Amino acid sequence: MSDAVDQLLTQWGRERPDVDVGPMGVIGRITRLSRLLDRELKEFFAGHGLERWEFDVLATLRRSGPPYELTAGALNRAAMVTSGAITNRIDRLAARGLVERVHDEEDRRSVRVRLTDQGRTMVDEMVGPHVANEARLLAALTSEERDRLAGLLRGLLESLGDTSIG
Amino acid sequence: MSDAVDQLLTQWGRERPDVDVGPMGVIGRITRLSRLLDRELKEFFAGHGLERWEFDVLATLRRSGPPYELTAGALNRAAMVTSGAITNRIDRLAARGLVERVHDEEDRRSVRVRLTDQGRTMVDEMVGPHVANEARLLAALTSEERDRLAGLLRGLLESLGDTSIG
DNA sequence: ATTGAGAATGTCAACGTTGAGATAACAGCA
DNA sequence: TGCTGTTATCTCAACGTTGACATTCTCAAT
Repeated sequence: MSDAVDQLLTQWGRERPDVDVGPMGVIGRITRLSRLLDRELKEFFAGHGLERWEFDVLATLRRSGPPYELTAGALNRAAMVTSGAITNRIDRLAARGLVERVHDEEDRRSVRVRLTDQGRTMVDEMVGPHVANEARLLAALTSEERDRLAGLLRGLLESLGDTSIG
Repeated sequence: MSDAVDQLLTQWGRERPDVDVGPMGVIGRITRLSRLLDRELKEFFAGHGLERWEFDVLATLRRSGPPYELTAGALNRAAMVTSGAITNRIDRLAARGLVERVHDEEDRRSVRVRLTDQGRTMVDEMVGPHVANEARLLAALTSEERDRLAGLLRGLLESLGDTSIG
């Protein structure tokens, strides 16, 4: 069997046999998988009246544990987006009543973002179905393969410095 | 050692021990890697006066072989973007003189996009440095690990139906 | 106390993509 | 020939992110 990236590698092998395009076999696949999975997750969340970024922010707060609060900075590091994007996201989640901004009295530059009861309920109801959906997307792998894949990806992330979610 | 996703899994394990969040160990890492690699590639191409999408389109045409022509539809399937995005990209590449639109006389709905000599020169000069840069990003993996990783990712892509670059 | 470097968040214009729709052309069939 | 469904591309308004900048604040050194 072969996938779209195999075809790409074959084409390069024919056109530029002088270049070792092996690295594309990994990076090209990560790029394509990311796009495919984005679509799948987007569709899944849309079916539940949520955007993927909404779930991501709520989930980041939820898994941080009580009191379900993080600074805006911690949220944009976790989501790997810029501060402008996080300001926008918090605005909209707050408008939906899923989070609220809390002034930090210790450091008045900081804004803490806190999950509301409604936000917590929503994420707690969604996390199970969400991972079930992710499991469906990975169903082609045995559990051993899944672990090996996770391990290899971890090595790569570590080497690129992705060692903290902030 | 642990990466950002390990921390995420640990947090979920503490907060929601009833949910098996294992699938996040794969999908979360693919998502994060994709973002990190995007940044790296963007920076690399910017250093050479190119956008990543510019290289992607030129490379897709180049590796298809003589006469270095593809339809607009084939290009948007390869790039996994919508037709509006491809129209925009072709416009800008044509304005830079790197590609040209050719009317297809067989099927007058179709537009073929052809690499100009200038476009071909540019991609031929860049492909070597580009894969060298990708190899640098993967340097943490042995060549055996890289092959195993590529194989696992291929299995996943196939299962999701990514079997043709159009 | 003051200064200056650096950090945390918010603002906003520019930019590119999406997604729905318009247009034109092809293909099969009655 | 005319109909119908489908395909290929382009158009364009809406949307969200980026990235540079502004603002406010902290902290350490003097």
